[in-house]
Amino acid sequence: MARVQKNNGGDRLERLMKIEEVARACGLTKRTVRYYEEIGLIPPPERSEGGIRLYTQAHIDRLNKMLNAREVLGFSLQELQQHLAMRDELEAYRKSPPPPGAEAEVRTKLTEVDRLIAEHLALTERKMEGIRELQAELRGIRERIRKRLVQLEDA
Amino acid sequence: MARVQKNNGGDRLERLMKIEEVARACGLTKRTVRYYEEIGLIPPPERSEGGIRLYTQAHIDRLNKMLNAREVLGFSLQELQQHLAMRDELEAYRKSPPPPGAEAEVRTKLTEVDRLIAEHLALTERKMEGIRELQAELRGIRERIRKRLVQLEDA
DNA sequence: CCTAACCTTTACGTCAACGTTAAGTTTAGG
DNA sequence: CCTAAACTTAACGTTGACGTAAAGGTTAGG
Repeated sequence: MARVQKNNGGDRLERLMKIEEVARACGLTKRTVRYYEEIGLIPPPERSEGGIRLYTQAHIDRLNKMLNAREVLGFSLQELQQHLAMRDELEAYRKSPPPPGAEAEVRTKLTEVDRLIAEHLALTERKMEGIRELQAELRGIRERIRKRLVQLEDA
Repeated sequence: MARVQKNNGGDRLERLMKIEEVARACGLTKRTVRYYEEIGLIPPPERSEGGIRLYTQAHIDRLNKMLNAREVLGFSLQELQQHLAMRDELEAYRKSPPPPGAEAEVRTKLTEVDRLIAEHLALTERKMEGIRELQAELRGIRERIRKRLVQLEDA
């Protein structure tokens, strides 16, 4: 009873993976991957007839991008959700033709998203600055240590 | 009964601040500042005779540096504690003369700390890389939005 | 067809990092 | 001296982000 489209020669090489592989590829646990789906952070993937989650490489790529954004910006999963929702809505605009008549609305939306992007970019700049500060301090400490080591060596 | 050294002309301008001012200066709540002390993240400050915490600017500076390191490296408070303990132990070596005879031990310690610093620096580099990736993606999205806006403008 | 290895849902558990009363003490200003 | 505003400790509550265990279904290989 399980004729998952294991390899329908038509579709391009769309390898289907079960959850464990995805988890490994993203450095997460299976529980965490399911949890992310549960809270709507990632879209529910296809299922086998038996109900087993089947992912593609696209899912992995997306997840990894998310995780990077999360780590970099220090976003909570909720904030990340916002970020993604926005990104997806945008993608939707690209796919489906903008319903004629609602152009003004679309423009408003786009402008709004543009502002958000700018905000996030600003955030990355601040992060950069923070990193540089920390680096400066770390290098300072390292210098002092090295001097100290040399002193010990001489004595 | 409260003659805190409110302003003993001898000490240089060591303004003493109560917890609220510190909290504001660091963007924390009073509870959080006490909590950080509770878990040993910051050293217990002086107290007034009535038991009120009295901080100096040095406390604020230290706290802010910590918070930056935390944000940048994504450290937990525990990890941050390690980082600080190390930094302080190092400072102690600078103050007190190295007990003669224990030079080998000191050298080992210094080398170890040096390695840790290098590790942290490496971490900052990876963070930088992550940020650049995210920036690239954000800029990509922005570009697409702008093109889209221009299209709408033309129509 | 069998079975071990993997998958599923459900639900309770946990841990860090604080938030939030509560009940009492100190302190600065009038 | 008195009082409101800010401080104190103590203790329980909350939230996010999963961990873990139970009980059972699916799947691939022999």
